[in-house]
Amino acid sequence: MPKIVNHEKYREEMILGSFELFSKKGFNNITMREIAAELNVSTGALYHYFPTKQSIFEQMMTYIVDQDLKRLREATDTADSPEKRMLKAGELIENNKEYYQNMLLLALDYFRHQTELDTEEMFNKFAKHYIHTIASQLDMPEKYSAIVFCWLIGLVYADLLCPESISAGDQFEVVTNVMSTMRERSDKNN
Amino acid sequence: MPKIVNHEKYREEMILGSFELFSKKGFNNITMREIAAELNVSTGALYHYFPTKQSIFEQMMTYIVDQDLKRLREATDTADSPEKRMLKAGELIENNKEYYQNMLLLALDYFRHQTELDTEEMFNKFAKHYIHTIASQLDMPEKYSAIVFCWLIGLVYADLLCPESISAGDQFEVVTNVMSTMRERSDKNN
Amino acid sequence: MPKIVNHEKYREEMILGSFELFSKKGFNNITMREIAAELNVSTGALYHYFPTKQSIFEQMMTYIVDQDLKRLREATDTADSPEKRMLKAGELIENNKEYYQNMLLLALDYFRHQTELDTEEMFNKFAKHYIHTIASQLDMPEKYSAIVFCWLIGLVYADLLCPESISAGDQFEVVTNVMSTMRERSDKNN
Amino acid sequence: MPKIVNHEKYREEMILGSFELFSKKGFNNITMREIAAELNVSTGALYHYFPTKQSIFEQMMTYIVDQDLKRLREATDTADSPEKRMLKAGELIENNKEYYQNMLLLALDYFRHQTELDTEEMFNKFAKHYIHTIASQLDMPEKYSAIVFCWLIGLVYADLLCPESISAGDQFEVVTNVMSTMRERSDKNN
DNA sequence: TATGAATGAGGCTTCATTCAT
DNA sequence: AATGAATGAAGCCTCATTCAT
Repeated sequence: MPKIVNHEKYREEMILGSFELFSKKGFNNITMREIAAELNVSTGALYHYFPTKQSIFEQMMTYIVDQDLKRLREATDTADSPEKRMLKAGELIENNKEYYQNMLLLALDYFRHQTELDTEEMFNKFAKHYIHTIASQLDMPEKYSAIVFCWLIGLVYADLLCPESISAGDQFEVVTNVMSTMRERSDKNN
Repeated sequence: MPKIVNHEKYREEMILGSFELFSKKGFNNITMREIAAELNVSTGALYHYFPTKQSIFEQMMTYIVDQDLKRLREATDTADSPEKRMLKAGELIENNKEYYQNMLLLALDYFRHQTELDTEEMFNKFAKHYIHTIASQLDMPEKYSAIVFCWLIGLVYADLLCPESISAGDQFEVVTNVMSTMRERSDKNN
Repeated sequence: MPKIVNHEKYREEMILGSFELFSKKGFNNITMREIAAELNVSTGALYHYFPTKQSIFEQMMTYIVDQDLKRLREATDTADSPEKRMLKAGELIENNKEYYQNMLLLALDYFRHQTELDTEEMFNKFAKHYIHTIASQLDMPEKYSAIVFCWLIGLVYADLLCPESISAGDQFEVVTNVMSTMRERSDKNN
Repeated sequence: MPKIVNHEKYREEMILGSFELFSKKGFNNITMREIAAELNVSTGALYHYFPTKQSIFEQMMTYIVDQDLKRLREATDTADSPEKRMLKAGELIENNKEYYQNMLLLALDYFRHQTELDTEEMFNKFAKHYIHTIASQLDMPEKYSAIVFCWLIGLVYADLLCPESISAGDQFEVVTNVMSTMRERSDKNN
């Protein structure tokens, strides 16, 4: 019998391990030797599990997106008032700031390296799910939640590049207030 | 020193010419030969004007940011009601969508390649100027304009990766409405 | 020692199985994994039977040459007139054309990979046996059969690289005629 | 102005220099680094002149074959009696033995690496030219000269692998005799 | 100044071989 | 005996940079 290994599990571990590497340095700035070293395997072993560098990248992207959608779905189940949920979301993003920044970086890398046409499909699926979840969680039409979605992306982006100029806490507070105001007004009109 | 002028002008042209190249393909996916070819010079000539690839990239970034801030300042001078200005801004972004997407891509590349510490300073300066301009143009406190700034970034980002899921026009309309509502409410309270 | 028999037989089967692989692709163009796959064993098993790739190759060569000499010896026993035998030989080569072409290719590979000095000895032994057999079969001095030997090699070689330019059938016919002529003349002189 | 180089001439020199390397070791047994070292250039320079290893190989093949056909054509012009020409040819092959052995080795390499379909065409063209030249030089029908062609190939081949068993001189003598005999007989019959 | 030929470290990948099971 | 996961040197090729002209 061969050296006993849980092939699938090992692959997942490698994928996870490569996430930070890819996002921090970018697809082209990291070498297979570096990845292998970081994962404590030989380059040969890496190629035993993944046919190409591109393949590691793609599998990692798919895995990460899947995982994030799952997590989002779970967070959806906790009930509360929309305003509190919004602040909760703020906490979540704040606590996982680095993770979301990495995703942002990765997404652009992925975008630049796309060869197959279904890349856009993946991003769209992801975006729609997010927009939909925000809408239901914050009890607003998707027309509004799409704006929230974009704002969150921009927030994460700006917090990465120019954190000094941006106060995520302030922004969450203000947005929550605006939300309340809009809702009041909407109630009054009906 | 008549030559200097030409020299400087030549350098500017080269910097401009490299903008699209860098943003479209990314720092590491473009070669000096490609840049030289695009600019119709030899690699040797390129190295005559810029000591390294990194240097072209940095000078180009500085130049582009400076230029964009200048343009923004000019646009500032046209007066109108805040709501109309907001819609105007929407048009401007829509018309220069590709340009802003390129800037987004470049900014991340720049972020990843930063070696010197004043990179963040540059981004901060840029962000603050933007936030300030938006505030005065749309007649709102910077606490609010920072949110608008982030939203715009996210909008450009999302429009790049998943345009199907995002309608910039819709979002501008809704945001303008929210702005009006908030302003009305604010006026009533005072 | 019953196991030994199976072990040996297994090794022979492997050697046989690797013959086509090596000749068709060449020593360096085939991988141990390919060989293992073709033989339906694991690479580990392959290394259980042969210490190195080179070793498989060498053992295979020896085996194939031995086998061919044996076959030649058997063909020797069927008696006839020299001319008929010559035409018979032609048929034999024609029917096993691919086999002989493979041998040709292998021989060159072997030649290029020789590290030990007895390689030449093997080829010489083989050549001498061939020349001797042809001489006795075709009833001619070895001075002549050596020429026939070379011609046959060249024929197989040319038929591999430029079959369009070569008609093996024609050549056998002509050579047979020449043989007859020479024999007649020789008889007359004696 | 760039470093002044006669690009074409340099390329030819490199091609010539790679001839022995390729034939002696075989396409797959030689590395780009080895070739570069042998030619006293860097690997980068090699790639400045040839896009791939395969390309060096192919260009070299074409060049060598062209050159050899040219040389053959020139040798054609020296007149003599057929028998003397045959012996002369023997000398020529003997004097360039290594060269012809290299060609033989290369041809097989080329054959195994062929990807495009016109490889066979090249070999056929080469073979036909050879057969035709031999026919006219030795004053015999091509039916016969094809045999001589094959014999010469086999002779070079055998002289490479098992020189001890082969005496090229003897063979040339015998073949010349056979030729005379056949010619006499043919004259008598007419 | 300007050209582009030359350099060589380093990138991705392959594969003979070893080794834990 | 057998398996196939793991190793890592080495292969082909790229490209930022240097340098002769």
